[in-house]
This record gives sequence, C-alpha cells and structure tokens, in this order.
Amino acid sequence: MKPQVLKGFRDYAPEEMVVRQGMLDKVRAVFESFGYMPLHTPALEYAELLLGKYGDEGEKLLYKFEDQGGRMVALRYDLTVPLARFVGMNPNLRFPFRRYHIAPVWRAERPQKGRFREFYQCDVDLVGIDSPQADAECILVDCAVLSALGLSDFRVQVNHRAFLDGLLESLSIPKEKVVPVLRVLDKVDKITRDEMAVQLAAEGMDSHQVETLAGLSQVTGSNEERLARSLELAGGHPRAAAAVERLTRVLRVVEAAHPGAPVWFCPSVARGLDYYTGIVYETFLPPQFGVGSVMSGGRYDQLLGTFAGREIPAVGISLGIDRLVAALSSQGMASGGGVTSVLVCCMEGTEVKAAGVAAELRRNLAGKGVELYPEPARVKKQIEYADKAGIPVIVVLGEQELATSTAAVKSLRSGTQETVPLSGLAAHVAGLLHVR
RNA sequence: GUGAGUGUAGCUCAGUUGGCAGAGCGCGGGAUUGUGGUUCCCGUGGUCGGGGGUUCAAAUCCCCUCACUCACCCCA
Repeated sequence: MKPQVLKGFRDYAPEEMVVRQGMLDKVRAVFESFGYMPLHTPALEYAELLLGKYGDEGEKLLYKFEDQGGRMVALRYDLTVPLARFVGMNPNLRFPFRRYHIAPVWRAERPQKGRFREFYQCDVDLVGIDSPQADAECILVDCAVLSALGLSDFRVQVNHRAFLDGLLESLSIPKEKVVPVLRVLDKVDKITRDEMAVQLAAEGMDSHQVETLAGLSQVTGSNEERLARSLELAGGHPRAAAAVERLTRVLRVVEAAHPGAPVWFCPSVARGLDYYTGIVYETFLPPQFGVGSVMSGGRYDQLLGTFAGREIPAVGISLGIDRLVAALSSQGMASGGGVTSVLVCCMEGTEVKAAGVAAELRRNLAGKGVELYPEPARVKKQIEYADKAGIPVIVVLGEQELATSTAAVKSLRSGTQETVPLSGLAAHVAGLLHVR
C-alpha cells in the first residue's frame, strides 16, 4: 500500500520535534517549579474503566476494541481518568498529591484546524485538597507556563459549576433543559446577545428566563462587579452565592501571587466534561493565533471516589501543547533550528582522524552537538549539507590539515575561515559559538 | 454524525468555449584546483486521487468512490 498515516494522526518531523521539545522542556520546568512530579500510565485501559466518565458526546469519541485476549480495551481519552484509576489503586498516597503527565490522548473526532485524533496533553492535578488555594494554584501554573512560552496576551476564564446550578435552579429550569441551555450560554463569545435570546427561546425559555440568561452576556466591569451582578441575576440563590464566595477567595489568592494576572470570571463558561463539580477553567489566546482553547480544566471532587471507594477532592488543568506549538509557530514565535553546532568534514584519507577530532570536540564542547560527515566527500557537498541543516560552524580536515596537525575552521554565518592547530581547536570553536 | 470545498511534477499552484499537460520552487549536473548562501547554463521530473459514463477527442462535462481541508456539534 502507499505510505500514509491515519486521518487525524500525523508525524512530527525532526525540525518540528525540536520546537516541540523545546517548549515541553519549559512546560516541564514550570510544573516542577510548583512541586509536581511526573507520572506515566498506559495508553490502553480497560474500556469499562473509561466508560461513563465523559458523557454521551465524549463516549462516542472513545477508541475501543477487543484485544487478542478478548478484553474490551480503550485508548485513553484524557489523562484525568487514568490518574483517578492510579489514585484508586494506590491508597497510601500522601496528600496533597501533585503530579504532572505529558502524553498523547486519543479521540475519534472529525479532524479540523488545530484538532487531531491523537494529541498531547500536559496535565497538572492537585489531589486530596479542596481549597481556594488549590483552585488558584492551577491558574497560577497556567499563567506561569504561558509566560514561560513567551505569551502575555492570553485570558483565563473561570466559572463555577455551582454558580450555574444555582442560577438555573433559581430560574426553575427543568433538568432536561440544563444541558441545552448551558450549551447556548457557552457560545457567549461567538454570538450576539440577540442571537442568544433567540436560541434560548427556542429551548423553551420564557421571557423572564431569556432576559436573565442573556443578561449574563452583558455583565461587565471588574471581577468583583461581575461576580456581584451575576449573583443578582441568580436571585441570590444559596448555591450561587457559595460559588461566588469561593471564586472571590480564589481570585484573591491568584492576585496575591500573580498581581494583574489576566483572569476573568465568566459566568457563561460551562465546559463539556461531565465530571467537573466546582471551579472550571478555560484559557484562550487572541484570535490571530488561530487556535481555540489552549488550556482547560476544573475541580472534580466525585471522580476519584468512583475508584478509591471514598471521596477524594481534586483539581487540575490540561494544556494542549499541539495548539500552543501551532499558535507560536503562526506568529513566528517558535524557536527551532538544528541540534548540531559543528560539522566535522572529512576527505579521502582523513576520515579516521576526523572521527577522533569530532569525539574530542564533543568532550570539550559540553552540550554542543558535533556531527561527523559520515563518509569522505567533496568539500562543496559537505558545506552545502551544513548550510541546509543550519549548522553554524564547520571544521574541515583534509590532507593539508592532517599533515600540519591543524584544522580549517569556518563560520558559515560570517563566511570567515581560519586554520588553527588541533591543540587549540575546541577553544577556537567555542569562541565562535559563543560570539554567534 | 451534519454541511461545504479541494485533489494536476517531490512542494506551492496555473491550465481559456472540451483540442499535443505548464510555471515557480526543489532535486541532479556544470560555470579552473579542496569551500555553502547570490547569479547564469543544462537536465530530472506527472496513471492529471481512483473507477465508470458522454464525446471523434476529457485534467476540463456527468455519476460513483477514496483522501484531505474547512465549518457545525463537541473540544486541547
């Protein structure tokens, strides 16, 4: 058959992987700076374990099949449910338990811009604690990661499931209408207030309900003002009031740790996953980046109980590294390049010595990639190769150099070339690389 | 799952009312000896996604199919 990859799947070419890994290194460093430890879990889980966690919509997107042993298995859909299983299997974990997990997940969606069937998530979760500080920490990690990646113009939207519950309850909205109504509310950034009103009416909302719900999109001002106004719309419902109080405390922690953090209370953010029970997060970049949500998450205090046999609170976020890569690349903010700093060129009769020189350079240029042209070839060919690979410095070892224990060192950036004794080669090359 | 669009050289794409398949880039070779990027010359290149139909004649028109892209739903 002709070579091809599956719909929604893709290869990451070496040049892309350099960019990705550079970004992932930063993500990992931020995660660890907050005290999160890495966790790995298998790609495949028992299908039964994943079923019933993501709602009907999510369920349809689960890759599941029978393995050779007749077991029904499924590729993980996210990293949160596997975490829940892990917590359930390890009752002796000390809380607070902080773990991060960077790995691919699979969803059988129809592929689209910035949307794949296999993609990487970068999750941090804080397990065992239910507190405003814990809720705030996720926001702080998110902000720290995006800042570390060079982004400043992002916006973290937060809401609380209980606020929505209280609001809808205060409006006596029937249970079967909750999901459709939340779906409409979630479109707040995409449609106008009037369109929203029409869609709400189409869901059977009466004029008072429409007015109140559509009014959410008109809430403005500072977070305090938005919280207060939203609570009014919810008629001061006790559950909504508790949610507003909680969010107020969360925002206070965020502000203390990261003054001016771009965090906004957004009463219409709903989030699709079934298991969220408290705060929910969503982070967006400005439209010119051309990607949707780059981070989302929330508190899920019931999920772990399904595996642990006792309630364990938890909160977490998930960053979409593929979208971040795409976003940064689209703005020319992704730094890539090759991994090689020096190419050692050899010619007929000097290839053995060249291998020794390359090894010597590797020992003396800590961390710099030193590549040996793997066969004798015309100098022109070797320089062309270095040029196209973006290698900044070449060391030419020909017969003349061999005879005099020297090497010709050329900077491909400046075009300058010098002949230096082998004894001082590493120092000379190091100088060229540092000066740039 | 629903709707729309696109498939022509390795890549990006032209191709007129149906009439001999093109360009740019890339790739290979060359322009004095062991030296890249710029320039110049020469060359390599295609079952026009696949199958069927209409026609003297189809990349072009019709039907089917596959793949990809985009939007909706949902979502990282």
